[in-house]
Amino acid sequence: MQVQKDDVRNKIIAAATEEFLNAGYQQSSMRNIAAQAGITVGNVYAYFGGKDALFESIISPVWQSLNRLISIPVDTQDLMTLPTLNQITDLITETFLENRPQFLILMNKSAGSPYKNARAELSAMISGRLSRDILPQCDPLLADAMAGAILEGIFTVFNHYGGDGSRLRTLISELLGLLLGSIPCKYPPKHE
Amino acid sequence: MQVQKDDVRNKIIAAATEEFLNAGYQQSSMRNIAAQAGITVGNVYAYFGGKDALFESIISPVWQSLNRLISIPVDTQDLMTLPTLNQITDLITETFLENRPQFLILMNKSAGSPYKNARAELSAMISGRLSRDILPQCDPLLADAMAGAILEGIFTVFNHYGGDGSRLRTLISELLGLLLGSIPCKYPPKHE
Amino acid sequence: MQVQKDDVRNKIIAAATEEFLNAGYQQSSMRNIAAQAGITVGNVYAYFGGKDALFESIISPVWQSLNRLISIPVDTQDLMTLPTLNQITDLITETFLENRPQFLILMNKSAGSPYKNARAELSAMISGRLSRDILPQCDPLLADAMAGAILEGIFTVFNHYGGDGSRLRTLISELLGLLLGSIPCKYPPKHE
Amino acid sequence: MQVQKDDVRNKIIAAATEEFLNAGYQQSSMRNIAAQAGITVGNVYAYFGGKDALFESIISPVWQSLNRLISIPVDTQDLMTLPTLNQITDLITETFLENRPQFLILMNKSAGSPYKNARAELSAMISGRLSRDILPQCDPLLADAMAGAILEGIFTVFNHYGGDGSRLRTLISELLGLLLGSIPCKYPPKHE
DNA sequence: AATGAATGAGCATTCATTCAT
DNA sequence: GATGAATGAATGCTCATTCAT
Repeated sequence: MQVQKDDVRNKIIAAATEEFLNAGYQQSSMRNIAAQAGITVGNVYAYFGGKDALFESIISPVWQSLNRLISIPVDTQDLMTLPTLNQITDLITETFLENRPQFLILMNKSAGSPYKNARAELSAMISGRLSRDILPQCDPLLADAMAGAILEGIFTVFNHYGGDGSRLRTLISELLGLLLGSIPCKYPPKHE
Repeated sequence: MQVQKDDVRNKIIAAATEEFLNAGYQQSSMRNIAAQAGITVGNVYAYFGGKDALFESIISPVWQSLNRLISIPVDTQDLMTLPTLNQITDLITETFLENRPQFLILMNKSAGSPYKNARAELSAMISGRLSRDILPQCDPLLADAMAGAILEGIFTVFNHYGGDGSRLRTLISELLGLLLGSIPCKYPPKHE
Repeated sequence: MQVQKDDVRNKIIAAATEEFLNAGYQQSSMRNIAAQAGITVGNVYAYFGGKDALFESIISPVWQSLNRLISIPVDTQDLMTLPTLNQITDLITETFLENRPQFLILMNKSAGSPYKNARAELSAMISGRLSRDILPQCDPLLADAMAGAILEGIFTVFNHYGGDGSRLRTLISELLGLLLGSIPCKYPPKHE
Repeated sequence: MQVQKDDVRNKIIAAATEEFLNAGYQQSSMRNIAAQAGITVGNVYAYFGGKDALFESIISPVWQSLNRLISIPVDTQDLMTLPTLNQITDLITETFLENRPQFLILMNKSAGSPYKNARAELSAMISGRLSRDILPQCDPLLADAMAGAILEGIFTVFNHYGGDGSRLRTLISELLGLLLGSIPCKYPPKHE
């Protein structure tokens, strides 16, 4: 019974993940998901409670991972110097590699969902780091813009990249080198 | 009569612009727009013909401006060296300054609309420029990522910036300096 | 002023006649009619009062003509023997020749209009004649069917025939010969 | 459950058949049908998918039967002499007897529907037969008119006749005798 | 646990008609 | 007399959600 239940759960999760990834949260239909999973609508509700909760079930693990990043207070006193941005993007990349579709849904297809602000929060966290450690005198708006740019760059690579992890990590690293290499001292370009 | 007609037109445009900006094209409702404009649904249709056409009325001017950029063939032979990217972002900034909400709708809220690909087209154009003039040996995916990053950075500033044009231009210029300053020779950082 | 008024009237009549003939009463739109006439919707209402009344204005003359036929009581005592059916169809043909589009509208495109029963009434009248004079012992239902058949036959010719009156009269006459030639004595086939 | 489901299906079919028969395809409203069936609009869509499909569900069986007639090529070489017209009308009568309201809807109330040309196609087929076998030298227009007349006559009987099949067959036979009895040799009047 | 029928509010759109100007 | 903006109810259709079985 338990086996069967997990089987159904997994089918729903798989179908919903595909639907959310293809159509986005708002344009996804519970009917489609149920049909794709080969079960009935009512049963999707029995398992997950609703569209929001189903989305949450899928996205929550990725969100937990990212939240560990996001929830680190930026004004902490421990020395958080330059390498951290690399660590952050590494962590993001790891999270992506572990849950590609979920990650892409969360970052690009969550409009209208309970997680609609996820990307903004991640961006805000990165912006905080930039302000504190890399661009200290910088206009906060510029830090936000840099954070958004970095994320968008990374996600563009994520979106179009289908290969394995190591090449991906190189790409992301190169990208960061390009995006941040000009910042004096603190982020020396890797390839010079 | 004419005055009143323009008044209603403007009310509809204002209401629709706000609705599109808040909710995005797909989630905007003609009923809401009509109610917000203080008129009946049928009258919105009398003025604009439909949701698509209403959206088009609002977005078309901005799109015309941007299209001039997008439609420049990237593989042209005339010398198109580095300064061009600055020119591009200047033009984008001017377009934004002339029609702020419309610009933001077109770039961030047009999912599902006839203009849904606008941002991607603009990004592709910038990516083409980068590949050709700034990052010639670069992986095309990296050029796409850089283009996306630059656009996202600029749009983030646009989104949060409420002041006048001159300060904005400075911000965008600083942003580009940060994003591209590391690229050897061709894009010397402005602030050193 | 009077001249102008008639001019407008005529334009509306012409536009409406075409619209009714093409689209039928129900599917015709006051907007289309006004646009086709080159005037405004409100003015159509000023001249004719509404869709029903406009239809009535166009159809009424034809209807008057036909009504003279229809309103002759079938149970009158004067001898109304066989030739009468020919007279009836002659009159119908004359009415058609004088007002082709109006006639076709009334007979084929008046569904949903105040004249929706016109054809049925005409048919009932012919049926009455048939019962009384041509098919006296016949089942009333059969008389109805014959009346309907005769009318449909005639209208089919009307619908597809674009030429002049004399050829049309010949066609109708031949048609009646075919349809009624078998009825003994009273309707001798013309061509034998 | 299954019983109930069929029950609802039948209620919808019954309500829709009545609505289509009374108001015609175009003027029928899904809301009316749902209300008449005692269920909600959405449920009608759940069962039948849409107005067209609902109409199709009702009309399709009758259309299949008639289509067997219509699709017989007229220019075939096998001997197709006079009795065939009788066979055709017999088949039409059988089809009507099996599905009375559906037949009447298809022939008289299908304007605007996917089956709007059904009657014209049937008429054209009969016209072809008449031209080929019964009225060989005849003006094609006259053959069309005769075909239309025959159909209209038959349908008039169908419309007003509520009794059983045998009486109906007699009526149709008599009607054809009247309509075609004059045609020399080939269609000898039955009643002489 | 599973079904899937049923709900009802929502959507974009159309159109005959009215009426202030 | 003429305008055309405005109305508002109607239409076909969708979909997240509920609930009796």
